[in-house]
Amino acid sequence: MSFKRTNPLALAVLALLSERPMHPYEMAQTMRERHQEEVIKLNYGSLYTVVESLQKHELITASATQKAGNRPERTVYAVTDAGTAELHDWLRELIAVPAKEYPRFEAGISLVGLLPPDDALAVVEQRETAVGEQIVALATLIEQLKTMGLPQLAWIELDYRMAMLRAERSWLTWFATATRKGTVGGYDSWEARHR
Amino acid sequence: MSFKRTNPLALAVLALLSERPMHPYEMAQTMRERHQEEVIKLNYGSLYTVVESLQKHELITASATQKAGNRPERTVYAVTDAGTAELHDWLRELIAVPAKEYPRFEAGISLVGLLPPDDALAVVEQRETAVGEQIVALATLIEQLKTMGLPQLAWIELDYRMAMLRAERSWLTWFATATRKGTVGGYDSWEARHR
DNA sequence: TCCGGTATATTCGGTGCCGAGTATTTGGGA
DNA sequence: TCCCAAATACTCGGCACCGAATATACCGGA
Repeated sequence: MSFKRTNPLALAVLALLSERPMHPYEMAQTMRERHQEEVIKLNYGSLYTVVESLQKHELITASATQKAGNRPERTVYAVTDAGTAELHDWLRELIAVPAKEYPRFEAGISLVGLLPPDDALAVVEQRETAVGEQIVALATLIEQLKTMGLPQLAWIELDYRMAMLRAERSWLTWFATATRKGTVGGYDSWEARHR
Repeated sequence: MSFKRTNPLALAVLALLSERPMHPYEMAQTMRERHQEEVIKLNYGSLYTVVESLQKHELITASATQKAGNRPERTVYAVTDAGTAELHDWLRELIAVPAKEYPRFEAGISLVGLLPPDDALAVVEQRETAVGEQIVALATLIEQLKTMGLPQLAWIELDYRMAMLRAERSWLTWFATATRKGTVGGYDSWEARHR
């Protein structure tokens, strides 16, 4: 069976190994240093599972088992040609084709009518605040990276996320206002249902 | 151990049962009719797992095992008081607290520098088109629901998604333009790396 | 030199999720 | 009335994912 592009952690592994050979723990370290785990979920269990799977499909190979100092043996992996091809092709697919995703918030907001309007307004305002804080934090981080001399291309995903956060906040502001004024379509029966 | 709010499908089950008792298969049907599966991932295996889990935590109860006609026995469930409380509380949490999520596109775009600029531009343009089509499709659906007399509150999640899609398209347009012109920060070394 | 906290590196059992598979019933066309 | 496709209703084995637990090595202070 051919390799399944499920866990993006596998993509990160391929990308890291295309720089230089590494052992799994080092991959994790590197991902942490570069704030990559902000974008791609990392945890040890999955990391080792994913590495084994990549190896089985010959996208990476165990290039050596070092034993530096008296440390426990560790397996160093390197990317194969097939692995590089897979990396590029997967990357193209991820960017070109919007994936069907299920953001938790959509699930929540779709059922907001089940809450009394007062409660709904309160929680939407809470989210508005929280998203505002995320925007500030992200702006700070970007400023910091910029100061460190990193080019925009190195934090392009943060730029994208910023755009999305701003859009979400605008929408929340609109919805909160419409709820407060009672101008959201269907408000009357909503309000009536909850007395 | 207390109930874990992992699978939003459990939320949908609680919401459906708060209308009237149902058996699992009927829940699935209803979700389909209402386009709820657009927002909450539905599949049979998970549905039955989730129902069993809700029952174990006494958030729903098997209220009857009908045997209408000669159909196979089916178990009808009803929500308990604890279940209603859980529904409302979970809902409040989902809306108020932004969840940490990992959109596939962020993973992809964060590594876009690994592709040659030409390829990158091509795939970004492909996505731009695809997102544009999603926007048109969604606008059509909304118009249709509006014509059917459904109030805005009944399709509020589509309104939200529309805002997000538009924001994404704007960002893609900006990035494509900046790449074409070579004005994205770090373009020169990007271009140089790939010759 | 002894002790303990931190860093290194991986394993492993449990769990939730998935979707293809099974079994029965209904409806409708020939 | 016979047959088959579609609808109804649920089951089950497999597998990816998770994160806590394990085991060893290093380093600094008392």
